[in-house]
Amino acid sequence: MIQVKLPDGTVKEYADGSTALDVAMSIGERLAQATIAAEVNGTVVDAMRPIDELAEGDGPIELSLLTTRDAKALGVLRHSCAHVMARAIMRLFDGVGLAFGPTTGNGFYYDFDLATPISEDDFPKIEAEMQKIVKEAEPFERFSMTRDEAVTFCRDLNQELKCEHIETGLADYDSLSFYRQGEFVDLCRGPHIPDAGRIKAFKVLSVAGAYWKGDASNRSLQRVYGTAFFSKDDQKEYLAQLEEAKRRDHRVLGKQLGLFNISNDVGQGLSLWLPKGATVRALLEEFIKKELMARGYQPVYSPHIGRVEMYETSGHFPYYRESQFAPIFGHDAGQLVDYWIRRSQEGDLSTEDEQQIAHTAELMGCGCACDALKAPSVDDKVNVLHTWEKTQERYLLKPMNCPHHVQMYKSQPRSYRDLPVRLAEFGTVYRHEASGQLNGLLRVRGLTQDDAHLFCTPEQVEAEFKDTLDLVKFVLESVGLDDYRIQLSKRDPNSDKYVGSDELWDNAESTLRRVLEESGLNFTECEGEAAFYGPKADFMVKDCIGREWQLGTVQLDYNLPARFDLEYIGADNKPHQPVMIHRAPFGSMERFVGMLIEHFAGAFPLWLAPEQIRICPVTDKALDYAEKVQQRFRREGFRVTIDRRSAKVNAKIRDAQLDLIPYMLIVGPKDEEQNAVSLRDRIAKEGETGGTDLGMMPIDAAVARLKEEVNALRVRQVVKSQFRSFETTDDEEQHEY
RNA sequence: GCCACCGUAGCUCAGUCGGCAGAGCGACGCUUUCGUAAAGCGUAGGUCCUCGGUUCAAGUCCGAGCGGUGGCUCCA
Repeated sequence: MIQVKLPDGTVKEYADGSTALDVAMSIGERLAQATIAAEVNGTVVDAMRPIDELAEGDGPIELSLLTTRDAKALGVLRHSCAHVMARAIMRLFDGVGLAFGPTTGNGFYYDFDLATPISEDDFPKIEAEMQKIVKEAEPFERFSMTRDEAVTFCRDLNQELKCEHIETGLADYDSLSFYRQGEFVDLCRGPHIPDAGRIKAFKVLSVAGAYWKGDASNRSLQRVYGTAFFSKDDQKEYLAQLEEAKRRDHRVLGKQLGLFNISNDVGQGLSLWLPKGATVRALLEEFIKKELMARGYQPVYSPHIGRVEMYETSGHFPYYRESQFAPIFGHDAGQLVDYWIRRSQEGDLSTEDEQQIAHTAELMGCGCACDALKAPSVDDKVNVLHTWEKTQERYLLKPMNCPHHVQMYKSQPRSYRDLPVRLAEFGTVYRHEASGQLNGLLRVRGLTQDDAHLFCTPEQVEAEFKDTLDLVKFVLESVGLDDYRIQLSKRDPNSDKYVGSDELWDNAESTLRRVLEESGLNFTECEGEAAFYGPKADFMVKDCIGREWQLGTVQLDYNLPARFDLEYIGADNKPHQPVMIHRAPFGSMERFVGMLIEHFAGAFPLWLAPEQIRICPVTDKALDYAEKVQQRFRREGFRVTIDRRSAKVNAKIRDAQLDLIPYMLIVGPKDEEQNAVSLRDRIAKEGETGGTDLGMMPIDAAVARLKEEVNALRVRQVVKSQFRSFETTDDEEQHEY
């Protein structure tokens, strides 16, 4: 007999080998029907699995039944649905290799190694096959075998990737579990739903490429995404919310509201800020400039290009070469010589090709080409070419502002009394992001950071870091962005991409952690996400469909000061090295405004709205008075337009409402008589839709009311997205499947 | 960059089997002069992404390129 303790505290006895389903049945048949899985001693397991397999010690086994109402059960359902999809695809295609098939926040995917491309056109037949499997409602049966047996078993099934995974990823496990459903068998940790009939709604959503184990050097797989629910209504609701979420996409709203434009005629990833978008940006810049002045920052400006040597010193070049625009060479042959150097270093240049390159370089006026060709070794050749290169001018479109600011720090001797020095600039940088990464304003190739670099003594680091964190928080709060996550991005101790000693890194990381802890902010730590020069505290925000993006960042840097030999004279009259803090509260203006558009669903608060007020004359006869009202509001500093169409006032109101204008002024003869306006608020009263008629009031009263709202930077409404994406389980867990 | 899909009027989109290029909204004109979410009528607007191929004939079929979307990888 086994003792089972239920969540309400009661302890009952059951026969050995009883399953959660048996327990459910003993309580009631309807409960048994609703039971999807169980949680035994805190682990989610199959409802059909004997409970005593999971007993720990002598005490009663803690059991809670997971029914269709539990979020954890939904995860189990979706993973089982991934198996159903894989089974369907194996029936429809030959030679399907199975990789991983985990759940995600909103559904599941399964990766397949399959030569035939799966396209969206295949979805209906995949879904039809899945429907058959669901209808058959066969059970998921669990069984285990030893590692050796498992490898042989998978090899017999022609499941190479599973074999590889057993031998590498699962090397620590002696016994491995499999699940069988009809003819389909898969290495899988589980758990699963009792039978496929529990899947009441599912949909194959998309197909994409993915790399085996997430490594771009591995073979590429086809990843098919889908989702599943316990009821058709739930799925319908989810899909509707997803559609709704896409309507607040900043690219859609940016076009609709005339905020920005990205045109191929200008270039991929190069944004054009149209007047309305530029107004939002300018207001944000003005807002933060004021705050920076108050916090002791000094404005600086730097050019858009800088010598390559400077970025070699900083380490940005050639480390990030692949994601930078090619250098600008002062000499015609510069690019060619550069290419020659790289190919020589790679060692795959044929003699014939090299002679051709040398000849062309010579022709273009590169005096060293002959010498380089005659050099006895690759090193010597590269040396000759490098020496020549360095006598030529080479510029880089700046990928970061820090080297420029470092040079400003260096432009004069510094005393400890001068520190901290805080240099701030809206610095525009250019990065050659791979084309597949570009995404509206959220990922662009030319971006402006609200950047600043703080140079301080080691003793000042904590206070300065704390102040910058406070600044980022202040900035986000002022626009009502409270749904963010803070991530402490640390180095990956097993990687060599970072500069500086382990001691410096440990020191920097623990300083960041300490200040974050002291500030009482919630944060998670993440290895391998640091910048190459130092750890960061990143502020992460989700876009309309739940993808996470980094906005604000505060970075601690002991390395660039060393690389550039920065110093200040201390109280001891000896030189010391300052510490640098890089920080950008918005991150970039592009990404921040992009996120802000989605945050507000295009409906900016009054202080940020590009068009704050629209005057809607009741008839053309009221146009003259409308002009007078516009003049007055303009003089008071408002951005105000007049709808001059001869349409009915209802139509004008409707359009202003759809254009998300915060306030409308309805003006007609009645208003003119009393030197008044009729104010309409875009925001509806609680529980109503549409806007609110605030009634007729003297112009002065309307001006005062709106001025107060602007000056307070009031955020009256953030249209909450109905769409929620769920946290995904971490990778390690996913790969257990 | 990789995989899949997509590219038609300013916007959103339809276009069947290869056979005259379409709708709604917007813009413009005329009529209407209206008080809190859409007045009526009319007009203009096209390199069907680009280049090449197949064909009597290509928006439609084929190839290449450019661009976009979703995902992967990357992200100073």
